[in-house]
Amino acid sequence: MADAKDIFKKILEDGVRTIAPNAVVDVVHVERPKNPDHGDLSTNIALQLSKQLKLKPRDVAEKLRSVSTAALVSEGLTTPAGISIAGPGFLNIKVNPDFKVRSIEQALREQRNFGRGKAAKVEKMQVEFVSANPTGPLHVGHGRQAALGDAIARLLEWQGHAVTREYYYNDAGAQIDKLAWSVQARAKGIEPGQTGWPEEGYAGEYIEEIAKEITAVENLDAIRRHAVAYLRKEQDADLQAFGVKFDVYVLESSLYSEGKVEQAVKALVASGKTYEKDGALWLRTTDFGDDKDRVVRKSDGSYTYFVPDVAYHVTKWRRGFAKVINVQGTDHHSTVTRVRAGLQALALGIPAGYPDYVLHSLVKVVRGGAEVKISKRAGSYVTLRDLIDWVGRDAVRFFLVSRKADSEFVFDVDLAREKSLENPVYYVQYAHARVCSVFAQLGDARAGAASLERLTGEKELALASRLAEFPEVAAAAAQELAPHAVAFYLRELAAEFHSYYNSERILVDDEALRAARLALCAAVRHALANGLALLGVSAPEKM
RNA sequence: GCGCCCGUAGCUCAGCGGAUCAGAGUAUUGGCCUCCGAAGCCAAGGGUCGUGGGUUCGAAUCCCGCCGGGCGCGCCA
Repeated sequence: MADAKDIFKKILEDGVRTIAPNAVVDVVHVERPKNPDHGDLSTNIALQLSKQLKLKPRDVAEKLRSVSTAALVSEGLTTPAGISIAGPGFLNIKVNPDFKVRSIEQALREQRNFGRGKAAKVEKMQVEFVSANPTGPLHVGHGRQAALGDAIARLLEWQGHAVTREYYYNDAGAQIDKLAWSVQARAKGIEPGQTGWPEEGYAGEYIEEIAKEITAVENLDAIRRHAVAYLRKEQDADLQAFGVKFDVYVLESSLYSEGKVEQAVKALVASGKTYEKDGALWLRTTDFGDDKDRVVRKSDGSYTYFVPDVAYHVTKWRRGFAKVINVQGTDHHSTVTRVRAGLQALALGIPAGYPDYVLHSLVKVVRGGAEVKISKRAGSYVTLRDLIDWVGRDAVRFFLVSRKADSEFVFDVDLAREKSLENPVYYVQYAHARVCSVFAQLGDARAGAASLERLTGEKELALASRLAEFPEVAAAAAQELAPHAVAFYLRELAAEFHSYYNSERILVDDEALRAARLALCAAVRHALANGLALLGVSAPEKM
């Protein structure tokens, strides 16, 4: 069922074609004005057309009104009196109450699927995120990636796509060697900074824990395997505590062992885009927008990380992912151009913008008014586990996802710990619990058949209208890869519910009215629960 | 120096394919529980949207310069 906004839009588009068959209009913008004096739906199309038609905006609006009124009324959307022209030429309409209330019926019918989108074409998509190397516990930046990546995956699934969550890590590089040396040194009783401690070794407490389990101090290979396994297990446990699961793990070493790296190099050479210089093999990435060309094979014969990166993305393409989203910190932004350039050089028919990236700024953790930079366990950084321990999984998830990815984010631990008014997570969850408690109080009393036309109050109609926005908010958030839009929507929905709840009694004696109000409450509950689920946050029935 | 991102209320941040876009939360102040959960509601004060230009009938939003902040600029990953 198309909602009021879509219908309004379509009628306007027809209207534009009638009054101005030759006008060039990309889209008719319809918005929901914040100011109720401006009606429920509004468009500025007359202002946009006025120049092309060489008419005053208000005159254009008049024409549009005269050709559209019949359709708007016959669709039941509004009444002739509900259509107005305001300001410089806005066309505003007031939506009929019985139309507003349709979102309630929809929510009650669809329940857990309320808000779900129906993609025109179901596509295979992949979100790669976290992808931390097993050299230490996950830090807060990984936490932001986990929260973002999982929410984005959920949003895409919600639109009907087949989404794979993938984790890529390097289990064999120089960083891993450093890890092994650090553990070995520790096992020999050498402390960070002392003679014999590896340069840029890992100094966190976890190194000591791993070292304690080491028996054969001289077997570096065994130490490496043990340390990697240990940290992988710890990272998995952290992610599990965070409620994030992955479908596929890819090891960088497998790209070498399966010959994918060799193949990529051969293909790059075959593309004619490479050249030899200073004993190294270079790729002309500048042909694809990079600042400078990149080394493919170093003069010592080994490959730069750039090659496995490209080889890895070729496998993504070959596995049939039409859309691939990589969630990373902004410190990786230089790889965006590089990876895309590498893929373009191969001329495999991969689109120029493949893969997509969502880059997030780093998270600053503040506690007690001061920045927290270290943790005992990891040494030089705050861990995701720290955050979960301090404020709980739901608060961490909601906080980390409630800001635009590219804005720097100050995570105020004290604020997130606050189980009260200042904490937006509890605000939304509380609204959900409140609805549930109303139903809990109902006991044996039957809700009865709902006659939604009994909902006539300004606040309940506003709430119903807000409900109708949920599907489009979710769709837009998926389109923009921007879960924060859902977080903001949920706060607004919760606020309107709290406001309504305080002004009207739900369980009134009038049975029909009570049933109608309960229907509204149940619908709100579905929107809150579904929205929270999109962010990976629980919707408790009691708090 | 070059590239990308960011600069909106005391604080944390939405809005940024132009108009109906000066917003939310928090903090401050004052109200609301004999009544479905006060983890809530209602109200007030608070901003030249970093700055200077430009485009436009109209700019927080688009373009350019400048200032301030973040990140990147390895034959490291």
